[in-house]
Amino acid sequence: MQEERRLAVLRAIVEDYVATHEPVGSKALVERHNLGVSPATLRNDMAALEDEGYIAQPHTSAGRVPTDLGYRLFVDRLSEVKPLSPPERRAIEHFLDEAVDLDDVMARTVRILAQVTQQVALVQYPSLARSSIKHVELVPMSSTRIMLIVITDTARVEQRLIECAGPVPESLVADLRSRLGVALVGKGLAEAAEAISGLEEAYPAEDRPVLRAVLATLLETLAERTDERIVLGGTAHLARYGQAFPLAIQPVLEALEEQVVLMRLLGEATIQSGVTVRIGHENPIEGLEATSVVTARYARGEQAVASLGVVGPTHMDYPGTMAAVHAVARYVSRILDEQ
Amino acid sequence: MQEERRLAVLRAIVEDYVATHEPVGSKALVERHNLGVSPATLRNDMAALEDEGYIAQPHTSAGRVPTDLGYRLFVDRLSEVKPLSPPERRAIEHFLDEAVDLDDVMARTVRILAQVTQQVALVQYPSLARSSIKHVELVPMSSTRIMLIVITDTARVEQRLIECAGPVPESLVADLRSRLGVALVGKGLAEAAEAISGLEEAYPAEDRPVLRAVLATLLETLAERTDERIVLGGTAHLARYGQAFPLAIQPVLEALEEQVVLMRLLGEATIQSGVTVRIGHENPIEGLEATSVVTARYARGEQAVASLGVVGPTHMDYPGTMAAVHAVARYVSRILDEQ
DNA sequence: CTTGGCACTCGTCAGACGTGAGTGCCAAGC
DNA sequence: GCTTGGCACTCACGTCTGACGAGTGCCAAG
Repeated sequence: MQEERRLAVLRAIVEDYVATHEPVGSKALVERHNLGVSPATLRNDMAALEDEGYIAQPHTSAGRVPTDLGYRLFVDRLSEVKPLSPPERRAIEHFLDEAVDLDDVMARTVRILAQVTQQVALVQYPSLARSSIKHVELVPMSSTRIMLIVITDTARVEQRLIECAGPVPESLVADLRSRLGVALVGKGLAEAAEAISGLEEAYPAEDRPVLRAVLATLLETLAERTDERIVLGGTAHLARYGQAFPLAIQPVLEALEEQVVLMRLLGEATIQSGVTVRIGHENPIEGLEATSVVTARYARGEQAVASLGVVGPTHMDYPGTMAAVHAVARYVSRILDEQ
Repeated sequence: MQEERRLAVLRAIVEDYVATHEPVGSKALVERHNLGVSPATLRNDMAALEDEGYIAQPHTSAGRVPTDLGYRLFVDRLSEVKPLSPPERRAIEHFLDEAVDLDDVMARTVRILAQVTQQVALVQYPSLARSSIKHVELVPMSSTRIMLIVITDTARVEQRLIECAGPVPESLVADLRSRLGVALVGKGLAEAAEAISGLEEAYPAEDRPVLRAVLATLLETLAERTDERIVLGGTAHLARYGQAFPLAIQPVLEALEEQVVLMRLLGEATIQSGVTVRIGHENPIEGLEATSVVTARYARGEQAVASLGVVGPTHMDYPGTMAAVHAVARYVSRILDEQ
């Protein structure tokens, strides 16, 4: 009975704080929500919630503010799904439908996600790991340089410049191109290493160095650079909080410039299904203690491909943000499926 | 005589203000620089400089602050070239030398530029306009989709997905690929339009729609998307000024997210040689009234290729920044020349 | 043209003070 | 046993004050 009301109180506190960004007191609470009890009763409940660690007061004689733990409980048990408004849905759908290629899909996704959530948006390029090879191309750039291009069925193009010790005859490049095509096209990226393992024997000893350089670069491209690229947008939204809040934006901007950090932020979501929320200190990354990260993976068909999400202050509108991230992930999946 | 000293005073004011970020008064000025005159004399000079519009006071009884006009005079006539320190040169050189491909060169350039100048750095991808076509590739992705890939001698790869109304026979794609190769390889981008103009007649009427779609996309790729891509880094440096200065960072961050704005920022530099500086309101872009932009073009051989630069507060260290931008532009040119 | 002197302006800082929001605790009531 | 009104207490915040000092402009003398 009281337990139930306490949770209602926590929910009310989170909602009010997210709306006003000011510590919320017992009186304001009873005015804005009809909880059917007096401020004094709420004070008892709030004292209990504070003991349990769900809320805190910035200083004596101030209202309460949710803690990370409070937000966690709110997200897990108290928040209702807040569906996007039809205009929002339409805007997303329409905007993404106009994309002309993969780069454009990514750019538009990050843009619409930042705009709808009013926060910093991250979108990871589709992972190469599960996709298969559509085409392999070798182009001589100069006598000692060859460009390697790999195209996957996710419409992704990987390029790499190969430096050879000595001049490479045009005929060798042509031969290698056709052999690689036969060996690799249609294969999944994981199978690629196996597929080209026997290739070396087919060539005379003098061609081996070139061959090795090409094959090494190819494997590197497929393995190491897998889903390395992430696009970022909406950083200007960070400045809105700026001075008003303990959210120092410099460390956040710094962290967001590190590719490695972005990978870690989006990495976990690729494993779990549904929308993932990491709140404040739950996030192990330095500089992001005062931010929450909401992510979801997007898929092409049945396979997990990559993830996208937003970064914002812990006092964000979780239901709305989660709905937006979820919706955008779904639309992107659909767009990719069509291709 | 006095004219000369007045300029020295302006130079001293700019230097002090850049160093301390505080309005500088006559007394402090006479202490930090040995100008050989008394504060009273300086006051007269400062009054004159203020009349001419080079300096201003934020309020009565405060020191003077340089105006945009003052910075302009400083940059044009008063600043001496401040060479980079040898360690800095080495750091730049070494960092750029390790780049493995064009993407990596761009990423490393923006990073080192931001680090050396401690400001926001912009780097434009090499322009396609003056480069020539190395290879054209068509790859069928599905029965109605074809991927078009253009590779230039600047090691740049452009990709585009083409949507066709109906199924496209594999043989048509192969035929078109070889014809395009013959027509385009070795041509400059400007000549490309001409080179493919007669191609349509070679095909029967039923293939015309596909042909038109491919050619239209090709021309679009070569023309419209020319040097569209710009990489950005070091935005975290903006936050350092943050609350301390009238430089509101939100409009700046917003402006920097607009591709169009970035193009305009870097555009002019591609025309002029040497280092270009635009100060405060000289910059016509909304939101950047309190920032200065220092740019330089980098080249591949004799041709202008693209430009790079930094964006920072008007009270930046101009000599140092200009030296850094100049040096980085030169090293990038050298790296591209080697390829 | 330079310089010292002098009166004046005005932003900044520190301290005092009232105000009000909000709390915790307690005793009475349902 | 939970709820409620009352009450004393705390403490951040805004306002006001006055002292301080940096910096200026002007003027008359060198």
